[in-house]
Amino acid sequence: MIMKAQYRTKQRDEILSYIKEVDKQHFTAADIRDYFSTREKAVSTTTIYRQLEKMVDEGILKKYFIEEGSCACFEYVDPEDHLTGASCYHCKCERCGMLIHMNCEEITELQKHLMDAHHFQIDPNRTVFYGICQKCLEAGL
Amino acid sequence: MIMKAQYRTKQRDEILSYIKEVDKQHFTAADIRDYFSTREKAVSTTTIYRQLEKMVDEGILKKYFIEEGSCACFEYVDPEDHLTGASCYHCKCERCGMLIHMNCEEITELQKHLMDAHHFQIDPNRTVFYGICQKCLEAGL
DNA sequence: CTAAGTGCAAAATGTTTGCATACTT
DNA sequence: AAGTATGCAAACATTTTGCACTTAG
Repeated sequence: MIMKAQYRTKQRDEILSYIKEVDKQHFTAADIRDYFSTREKAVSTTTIYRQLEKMVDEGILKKYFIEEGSCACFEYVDPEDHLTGASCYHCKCERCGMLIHMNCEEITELQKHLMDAHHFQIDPNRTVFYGICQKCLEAGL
Repeated sequence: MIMKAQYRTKQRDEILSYIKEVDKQHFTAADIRDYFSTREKAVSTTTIYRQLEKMVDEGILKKYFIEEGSCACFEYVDPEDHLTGASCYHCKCERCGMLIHMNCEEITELQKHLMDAHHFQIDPNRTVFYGICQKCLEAGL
C-alpha cells in the first residue's frame, strides 16, 4: 500500500520544509498555499494537493477532516510510530488541538466488542476521538 | 437554541415525508434532490438545504461529517433520544464506505472512562470509528 | 397584509483534472 | 530518453446568497 516518492523536486522539498518548520499539529492545503504566497515561493495549489495526497499514500501524513465546511486536515506521522506499528489511539481536542495518547484496557475492550458484536475491525491508526480536553473544559471554552 | 418551524409548506412536508418514508439511517442533501428528481416533485436544491438547516436547528435532524465526499450527512433524531440526550456513534468502513450505527452500552462506558480517567469529553457527532466491516473482512479486501 | 419560504441563477469554497511544458533520474 | 512532476485554466461538487416572487398565517 505504501509507496515511495519517485522524484525529489524543489516543490516537494518546500512543502516538506513547511511541514517541519511550521510546527503545527495539523494544517490544511490552504495553510500551505497561504504560507507560500507570503514569501513568493512558487508552489501552485495543484501541486500542493498532489503532493499532500502522495505523502498520505507514502504514510508521511495522515489526512482527516475536522471543521465543518469541508477542508481536509493533514497531520505529520512520526516515522517511529510507523516502524513500531504503534497503534495507540488518539483523543484530539476540538478547541486547542491537543492530542492525548491512549493505550488502555478500556479501548481494547471496545475494540473487542466492536469485533464480536458489530463485526467491525477498528483501525487504530485512522480512528481519532474528537472532543474537549480538560483544560478547555475548565476554561469553559 | 431549538426553534420551531414557522410555516408549514408543501416543500417542507415533502422533505419530511422523504425522511420518514425512505427509512435510511442517514442521508444527504443530494439523496433528497435525487429522490425528488425521479418523481417530478418540485423541491429546489436551495430549499432542501434551507429546510435541512432549519430542521437541524429545530433538533429534528443531526448533521455530521464523514470523511471523503465532503458532503454533510443528516440523520433523523428520535424525539425520545432527544429527551434522553442519547447520541449514536458511527463506524465507517474504509473499504466500502458503509456506515454502521452504534448505540450500545460499551461505547457509553468508554465515554465515561475517557471522562473519568483521561478527562476528555468525547464528541459523538464528530467521532467516527474507522475500520473494516464484516462484508469486506469476509471478502478479504 | 406581512412575515416567511421558494426558486433561479450566480457566487463562494475546496478539490480535481486535462494538457502542454519542465524537471529528475 | 523515459517517466514523473508542475502549473495553468477549466471542470467539479457541495453549499450559500441575492433578489424577485409566492404562499401561509
